[in-house]
Formats: sequence, structure tokens, C-alpha cells
Amino acid sequence: MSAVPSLMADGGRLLPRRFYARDARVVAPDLLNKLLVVGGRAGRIVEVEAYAGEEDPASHAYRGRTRRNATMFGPPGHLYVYFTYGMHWCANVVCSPEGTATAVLVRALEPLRGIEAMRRGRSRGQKRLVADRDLCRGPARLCQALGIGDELDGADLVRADRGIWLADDGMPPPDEPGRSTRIGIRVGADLPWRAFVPGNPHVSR
DNA sequence: CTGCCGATATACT
DNA sequence: GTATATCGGCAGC
Repeated sequence: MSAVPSLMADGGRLLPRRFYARDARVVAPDLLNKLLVVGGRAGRIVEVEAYAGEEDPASHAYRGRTRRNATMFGPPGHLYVYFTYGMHWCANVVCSPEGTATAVLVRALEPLRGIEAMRRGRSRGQKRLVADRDLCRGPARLCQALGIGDELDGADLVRADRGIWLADDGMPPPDEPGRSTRIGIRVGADLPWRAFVPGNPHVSR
């Protein structure tokens, strides 16, 4: 580690624990334009959704703790990785104090570093070469691109000791983030807890 | 671009 | 048995 622990090698400032220790609905828009770094690959977060734990019918935590969602009930600033539709991984940032279970789903990134590694991660079993715009456009696609799977569930994004962390490179969140209902859910579908960077072509839609 | 379909582990009825 | 915080392929436009 460097003499200034919060300053990462790429120049971004590591986000402190207190950033995460708030309700996911508040953290979500603050995550826009932050960097997600996994080893040599990095992207800028351009689309997120908040899941409000046990009070949110769309949250995996709505019916309490299970083996799959246990990480969400742990301390803030960790990564919750879940498996869905029998084949896809998705990544969330755990928010709010330990014992609560709010989290932010990362839905899309603008690829910044390690783009060819991302393309390799995304091209397995595909007929066509994946275009840059499709590398990280969608929660399961970005996990393929960054190599995020089960082994990173529970990783501490503040200690960054498993090669994954979030950083602030100085670009602030948008003054007025785009807002909408969340994508791909049926229950809780009326709640406007999706936020995105308006006009960014890497947003999923 | 849009809409439909199948794949398929986990959690729940 | 049914639903799901998804995606890729393909048909049609």
C-alpha cells in the first residue's frame, strides 16, 4: 500500500466505509461516475438500482436471510454477488449498517481499462465479437467482463484485499441523475429506484 | 431497432 | 410445481 492508503494506484481515491453506511436509495445516485476496479480492469459506473432490504418486495432480503443473500445482512462496503436464471452473476454494493440489508445493483459501466480482457471475458461461447458498447451494458454482462463470480461474494471494497474496490477519480455524480423504475422486476415495479447518467451510451436503456 | 424464446440454479408455494 | 434484480440468437421490420 502507498503512504496515503486512500489513494489507489490508478489515482482514484478509495471510497471510505462511511460512504456505504447509508441507505441504498441515498448511496445509489452517489455511485454514478465512480470507478469499479477489478485487477487490471476498470469501468465507470453509469447505471444503478437501489434495493431497500426487508421493506422492499423486490429485494432478495425481503423474506429474510438465506444462504444466498447472507452478505447483504453483513457490514456495508462489501460486494454481494448472486447467481440468477441458472447462469448469470450480478454484483451489488452492500449499504446501510450491519444487520440491515440494503444494496445497490450495478447495472452498467463505461469501460475504461483492460478493455481487451473484458472482451475475452465476454466472448466465451459467443458467435460474434462483442462490441465495446455491449461489454458492460447490463448487470450480468459487466460481471462477465470484469470476471466477477461467486469467489468475490463478500469481498471488502474498502480493504480492497481481493483485488476489487470502488474509487473516486474526481468526476462528481450528475447534478440531475436520470431516474426511472427498476428494470426486469414485477413486484415493486412502481418504485423509482433506478438512477443513471443521462445520455451516456453505455447505459443499458 | 423490436419482440419472442430457451437456458437453468435457487428460493419459494 | 412456479417465479426470477438476464442474456444471446433469431425473425421481422
